[in-house]
Amino acid sequence: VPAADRLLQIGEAAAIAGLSLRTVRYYEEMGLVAPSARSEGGFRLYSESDIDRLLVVKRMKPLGLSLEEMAHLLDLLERSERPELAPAERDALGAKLEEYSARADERIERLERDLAEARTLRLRMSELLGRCRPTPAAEKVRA
Amino acid sequence: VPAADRLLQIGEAAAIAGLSLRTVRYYEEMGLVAPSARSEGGFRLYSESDIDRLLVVKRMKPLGLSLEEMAHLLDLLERSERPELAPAERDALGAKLEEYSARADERIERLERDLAEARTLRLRMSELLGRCRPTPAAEKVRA
DNA sequence: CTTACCATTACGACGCGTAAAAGTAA
DNA sequence: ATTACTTTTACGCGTCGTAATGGTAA
Repeated sequence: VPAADRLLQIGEAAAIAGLSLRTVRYYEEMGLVAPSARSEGGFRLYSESDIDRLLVVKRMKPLGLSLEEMAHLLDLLERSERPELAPAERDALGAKLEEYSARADERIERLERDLAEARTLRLRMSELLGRCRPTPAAEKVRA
Repeated sequence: VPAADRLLQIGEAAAIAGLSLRTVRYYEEMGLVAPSARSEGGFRLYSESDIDRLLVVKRMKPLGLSLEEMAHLLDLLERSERPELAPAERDALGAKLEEYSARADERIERLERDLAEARTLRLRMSELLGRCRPTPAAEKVRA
């Protein structure tokens, strides 16, 4: 149905990426993702690969990086996916990538701890709820 | 060694709770945890139970609530732990607790998704690293 | 007196939400 | 002409970090 090079304006692009308009514009301002074209009247026009980039950014968010760092990492990922790399550049890329990998590891441990803590608290709340409502069945009926 | 009612000033209290001084003061400003005493010269003095409260707040953080909501929930938890409750108040407490439990559930799901996403990305980074550094052993030696 | 600790006040950063006023697309 | 979409600009918010300036504890 749609030509592969169809250009979308910000509303559709944001909806596809699951981001708000404000967020998409802010990412552009911060140098993360820029639309590859503008209409005559100044409307942002996003290509498919622009939208891919938006999606990648969204999936990166759980890493807990700043937008500046995400821009940097995005650049690293793109460059390290190109097959032919000069050995010098390859080493430099590798070094940076190791840094971000270490950051990612820390983040993952943090998320694991937070998850465990949240589950523990959730259990405590269930216990207290049990004391407050010995007959939770009545709730279900009302609902 | 220490009397049970020993009062600590903010530095030690914050260190024990694993929070910054700024954060402890801000929590007080927001009505979360206030020191139960002040020295003659105006230094904040924290009792053991004050510090317990700081610790509870810190453990609550993974729930992703606002400080205002945490203050509210803290109040709920304290009140619902007291054994004797009038039935009317018990119902009210239960209702609020259910709200926060639902919030906690959403948060837990969010954390699970974020964790999965972070792990996926971490794997991609490992793959790229493999391409950049076919001999990662050399790194270990240097370290 | 000195040194380590603490007080308050205030400005800044980050990642957006949200509104205002106006232009563009179809 | 209307309606839905978009533009830029700008202020606000929550949770602190980070001075700056000065008082307190021992």
